[in-house]
Amino acid sequence: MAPPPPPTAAERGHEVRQRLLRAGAELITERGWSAVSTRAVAERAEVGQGLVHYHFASLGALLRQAALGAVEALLHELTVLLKAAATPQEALERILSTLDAYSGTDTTSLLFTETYLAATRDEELKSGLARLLTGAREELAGHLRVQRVRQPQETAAVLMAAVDGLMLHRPVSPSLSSAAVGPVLRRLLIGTNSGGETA
Amino acid sequence: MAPPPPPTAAERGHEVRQRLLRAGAELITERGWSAVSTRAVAERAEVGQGLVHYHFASLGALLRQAALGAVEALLHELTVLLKAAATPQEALERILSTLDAYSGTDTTSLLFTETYLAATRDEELKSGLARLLTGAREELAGHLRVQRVRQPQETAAVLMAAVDGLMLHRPVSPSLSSAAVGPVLRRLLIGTNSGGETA
DNA sequence: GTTCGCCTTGGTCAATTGCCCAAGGCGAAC
DNA sequence: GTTCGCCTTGGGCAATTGACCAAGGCGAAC
Repeated sequence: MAPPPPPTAAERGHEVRQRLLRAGAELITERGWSAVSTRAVAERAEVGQGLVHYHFASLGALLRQAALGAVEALLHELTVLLKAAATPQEALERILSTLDAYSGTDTTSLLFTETYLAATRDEELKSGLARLLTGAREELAGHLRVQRVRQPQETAAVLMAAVDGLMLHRPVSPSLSSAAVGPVLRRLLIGTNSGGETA
Repeated sequence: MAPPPPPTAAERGHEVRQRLLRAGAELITERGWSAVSTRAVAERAEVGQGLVHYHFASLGALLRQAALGAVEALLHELTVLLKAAATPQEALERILSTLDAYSGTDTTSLLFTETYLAATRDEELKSGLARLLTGAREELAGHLRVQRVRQPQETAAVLMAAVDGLMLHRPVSPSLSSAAVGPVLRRLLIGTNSGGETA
């Protein structure tokens, strides 16, 4: 086999930027948004602390980009999962299974909440997050609409909020397994247009 | 009228402690849990900075007590509101009206989320929060059970998580008014034991 | 008036913070 | 070999941090 060509300086730089973003996302969930320091990010990424401000305008810019990137990746993953579902019940099953996977102490579930809170105090972050969430919500709403769930827009919004809320409550209330809350959440999807109720 | 007696030193101390706690709760929502400093709390409470560590063992202890106190007060307020409701629908109406009142930029709604996140990293805070929430959830579940809602425990948990999630999403998605999500949330309460569905 | 207990102040310390910068490394182009 | 561009390092700075402390205020008890 031919040995891989040595990476150029620009390629190495790009790789370091990715490491910094990943380290930033990890530390946001571990310590909380406002407790992440430049030196901690650099150490986690195993680079000198000066690199943070070489690759990013500020620590805030790094955290913004790290958080939005992680949120976008997870939303994309969920959307793909959703597209393969035939019924709204099956879609819910898939969403709930991810709820079990993210136990509340993992890397990604707390990141959502941290990003929501940080968006309250950062206009740029708020608009970026709103863009991502609107896209995901419309994707989910379209899915629900095709399957004749009533008020698809509002149902999608409530469903996403409920899942986020459950993720938030889980570490404090470990009884919130998908098996426990699944039957209740399923009520959100009953009463389709093809069903009995018309009001 | 008799002039009020001058407060004793102990009474003044107690009043200062209350001011510090209120300042701490305010600053948690404004800046985020880990961005609250002793000097900021002291300045907001209009006392010298040394008083913080005179009245509290540490800044963390102050924030814990401030957050748990605020959460307890709000949960108590909601519980009282709930007791006056005759039907689960009316109870939901009352909960939703509080959702409109707390717009997401107010003092108390973000405090819940901040406390949840901080509890992830503070065992003492977690157990205190779990105690308060279990009490409130059982209160709500009992209310739902009397009114023949199925799976009252799980429904109460999902309802509380959904409300918290909606509060969290609201600043980013201003369309989440109670009028928009109310009809959807109401589905969580349909299908009582006295209703038609039996499965 | 003196003593006592509690509260209150502002100064101080070591540690940490975000950000900046001079200096150097290193492969590519020529 | 030299130059160039990009990446990388570690030190340094001013500001802020949590915590501690000596000193003083002040009403109550005696």
